[in-house]
Amino acid sequence: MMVAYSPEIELDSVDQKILQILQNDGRLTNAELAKQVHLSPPAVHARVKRLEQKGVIARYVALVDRQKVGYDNLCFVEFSLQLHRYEQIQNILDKVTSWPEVLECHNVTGEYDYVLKVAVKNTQSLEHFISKKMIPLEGVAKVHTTLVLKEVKATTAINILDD
Amino acid sequence: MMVAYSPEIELDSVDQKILQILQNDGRLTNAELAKQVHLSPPAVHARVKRLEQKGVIARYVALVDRQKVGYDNLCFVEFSLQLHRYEQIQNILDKVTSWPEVLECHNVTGEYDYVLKVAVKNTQSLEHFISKKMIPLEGVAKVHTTLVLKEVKATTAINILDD
DNA sequence: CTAGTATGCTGAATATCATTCAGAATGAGG
DNA sequence: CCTCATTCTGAATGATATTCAGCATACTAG
Repeated sequence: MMVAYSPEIELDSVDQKILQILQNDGRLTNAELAKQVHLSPPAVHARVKRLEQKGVIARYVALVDRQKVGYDNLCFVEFSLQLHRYEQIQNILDKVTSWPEVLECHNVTGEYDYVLKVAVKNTQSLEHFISKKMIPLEGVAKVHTTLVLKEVKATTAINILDD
Repeated sequence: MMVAYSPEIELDSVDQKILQILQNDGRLTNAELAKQVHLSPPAVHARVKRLEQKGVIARYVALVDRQKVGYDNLCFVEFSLQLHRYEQIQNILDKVTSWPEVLECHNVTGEYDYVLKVAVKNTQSLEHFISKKMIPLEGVAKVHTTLVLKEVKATTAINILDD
């Protein structure tokens, strides 16, 4: 069965399986992938290239163990904007997204306007981030920080298969 | 200069550069990587293998464009536990982390005990997740959902280089 | 029903790349 | 100054991706 999610992109069950597998091992060899989906290597290769070209596979990345490189400290930083400063949004977002400690920035509903996922080395660097980077931002009203005590689950893989 | 973050793991500036590069392109060829860090392919290969073996590089993954596969809807679901149900924590976490729509689960400080990052297809599936999966969990007190209106930045790459 | 066309497959051939290895260079410690 | 450990390089090898010709299948139009 074909499933068209987004316009122009149809994924059959083999495509779905390929995505499911590559989301868990982005470096699996083409031959091994072919074996798992019961196709020949060239057939799988063509499908993977198509998925890359269509942007379904956005990119391949190596995931680094944060703790092993000293970025043990994860937190969520929420902030909202001053009502009369909405023309500065882009300016603020440009700055915020340029900071390497900011892994994610989401515009959200609720009490705050934005949520950041931030990785820092320790409490000192977090304090520095909040007081020297966040607070001085022109147009920011409230800032609220939530510390992550334990990362219970962390995956980048979304469920592609039909439910 | 050598930097020892975690015990037994030292990363020189070449290792750091390798990590920086592979975090942005996990499928870069060894030869190309070698060129970028000004070393021979075998030398780089040995370093990458060492980083993998030490667990600094945890894994390689393909990142899928959520919108292109119909999982447009991202949200944060916070919940806290009933005080007298703390013995059920593991039970709850086992269930929560087994659900494929839950990408992340963090134990956090603040008003709620846990924050989930959840990817669903649409409002219906979010409603289903909240009312049919979260609410029925024995021992869960409060549940609060924040919708992501726009993903402004999303990276998995942490800044390895010294600051 | 059938010719024509498009799509997607396979297996063999080729090209690219990872991986191994021997030997050379470098730096630290005695 | 010598020795050992580390890490490098370049050449050789092996594994893998990639290309291609030919074949099967399904769909379309007459």
